[in-house]
Amino acid sequence: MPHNIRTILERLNSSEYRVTWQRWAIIKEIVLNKDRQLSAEDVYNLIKQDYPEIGLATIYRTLDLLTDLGMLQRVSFGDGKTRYGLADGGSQYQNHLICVRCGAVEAFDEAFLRSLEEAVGEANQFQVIDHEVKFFGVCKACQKEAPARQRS
Amino acid sequence: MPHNIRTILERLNSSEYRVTWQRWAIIKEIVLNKDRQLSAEDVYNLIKQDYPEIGLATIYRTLDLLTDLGMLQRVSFGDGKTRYGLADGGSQYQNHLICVRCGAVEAFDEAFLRSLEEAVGEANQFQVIDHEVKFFGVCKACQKEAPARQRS
DNA sequence: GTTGTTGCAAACTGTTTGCATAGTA
DNA sequence: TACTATGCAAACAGTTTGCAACAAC
Repeated sequence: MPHNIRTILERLNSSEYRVTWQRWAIIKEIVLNKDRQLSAEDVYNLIKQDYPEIGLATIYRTLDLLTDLGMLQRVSFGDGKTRYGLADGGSQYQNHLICVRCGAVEAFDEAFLRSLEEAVGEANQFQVIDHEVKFFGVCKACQKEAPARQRS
Repeated sequence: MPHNIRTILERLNSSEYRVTWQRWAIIKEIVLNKDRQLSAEDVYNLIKQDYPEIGLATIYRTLDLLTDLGMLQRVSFGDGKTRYGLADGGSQYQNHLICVRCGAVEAFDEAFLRSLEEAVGEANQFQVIDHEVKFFGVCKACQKEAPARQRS
């Protein structure tokens, strides 16, 4: 279920919503940076390079819209900013390795989580719909720079 | 490694920091509500009942201090507020089941996660220090109220 | 007495909203 | 044309900070 620019615009088009160049530009940046999870301001700055007239409020409104339509999903890393990534059917973008040294964020495959989700749901009589898993630690690059210590 | 009021105050006392009634009160509320994860404002409102003179800024400063000292840890549920819970050695309070209907939050045992942490760390050459796992879904109580549907 | 801590108010940051204007279908 | 979407500025919510008064050790 690949989410490219075309599929998203088609879906927008077939709804009651309109396709504007602003929405096009926002979707473009999200797709081009699908490995990164952009914040509203990230998107704003990227687009302003080419179209200085765009407004921050438009970014927020469009990001909300695309999230409501199920094309994006919100992620937060606890830094006070909401970030957005392609929803992409499954939720592989909800699984993160976050480096506590350099702040790098990478995704990991969620195959690991299938059985966990089931086991936890059963044990707690909780009907699981979605998950969000973050592992904090030291990434490969930072491990090389200095011997790793436990959190100070 | 139980964190009760006494141990925390002792640790504060043996540091360069001072023990004030404000800090005492804040720690008391956190410990009394250790099953709940309070936000700064939650703590503020609780304490104001008994001591209306306390200031919100003090709450924030103390919560930051206790977090830096490793006694508390920050948690966020994506609602824009930072919440705090006892760090308590391990991190069982970082595992949450969040009901998307009523907003209830409960913790689940982390025994499930030990092997997952190892496997993911190894597969990605990432040295895991801590984790934060959230399952979103429908809690037992809400399942009774109405037949469960997928997220609308 | 010295130095850390507090309350208050002002400042900040990320996000939302009202409104007149502009653009899409 | 009809109605949605935009940009701007003001409004908001949560959090941080400067500072003079105050309290712990």
